[in-house]
Amino acid sequence: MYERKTPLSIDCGLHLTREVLNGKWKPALLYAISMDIKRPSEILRLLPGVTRRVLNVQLKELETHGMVEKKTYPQLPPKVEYSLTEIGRSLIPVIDAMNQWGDANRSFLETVIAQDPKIGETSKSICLKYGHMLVERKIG
Amino acid sequence: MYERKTPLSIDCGLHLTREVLNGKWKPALLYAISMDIKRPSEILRLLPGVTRRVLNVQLKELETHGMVEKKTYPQLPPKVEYSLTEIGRSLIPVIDAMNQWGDANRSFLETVIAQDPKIGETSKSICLKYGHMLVERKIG
DNA sequence: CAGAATCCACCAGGATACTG
DNA sequence: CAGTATCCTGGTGGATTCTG
Repeated sequence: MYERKTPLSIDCGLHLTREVLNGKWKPALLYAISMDIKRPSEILRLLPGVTRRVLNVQLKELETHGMVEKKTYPQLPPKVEYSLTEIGRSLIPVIDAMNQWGDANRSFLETVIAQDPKIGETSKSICLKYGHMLVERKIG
Repeated sequence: MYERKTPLSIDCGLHLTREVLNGKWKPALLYAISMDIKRPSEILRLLPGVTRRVLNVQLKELETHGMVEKKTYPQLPPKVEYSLTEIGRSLIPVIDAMNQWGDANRSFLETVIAQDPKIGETSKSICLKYGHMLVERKIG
């Protein structure tokens, strides 16, 4: 009577994805790592807003959720590198879609969200930082 | 020297999108409305987890962010209908991507998130509800 | 450079009850 | 059916400090 026997849920997936991406910096972290910005110090430089502690916490969550892998080099000074897992990599297109939508509607969104002082500063500085990185990466 | 003069930020868009989608039920709400489940009572029936108050709050935010429009019919009993705006509609593909990714990796994600008792019940009941809706909508 | 331990403030979101 | 007012708490994420 209806096309699919198991009426694939409409919302479950949404909730699961939300769960994985739940955390102020998670999408950005995944995105950064996907760009080979894989060392904590690099990430901290990239995202002026995030704290060491929060960075660790959220990376840890991404790790336990199987989105990223952590490689620790027992050196001095210590060195740590994160990389996307298979499934983590499969999330990038989604994050990319989010990013592109936000970019495409930036002016409108900035206006509309203007009242909300939350992200204003943060996101702007991040923009600059990222722009910088882009240049560096393109040139280097 | 580098391909684009204005090195389109990588993260701004992400933050803006996060801002709009920030709220436990926002993606689901947009999704529901996109499916013509537009009346508050319908939505409440659909999402067993959400409260009247929270529903109102988040719908209000979506409204002030320009994602949805609210139409009030001054009747008795009162009748209210929400609809997506142009830009709100443009967000659906993104939400759809989130949803599909979650669905595609459901078994893995459920396992991995299992420790986290947060959503367990909620998302399951939502699945059922939604499945139901699908059937109803396909048949009706 | 990486990261663990505390401490804390804030707010999102849930429960409840009441009005039109 | 829709909406509002209170109240309350759990968790997120920020600041700080200290180790290897």
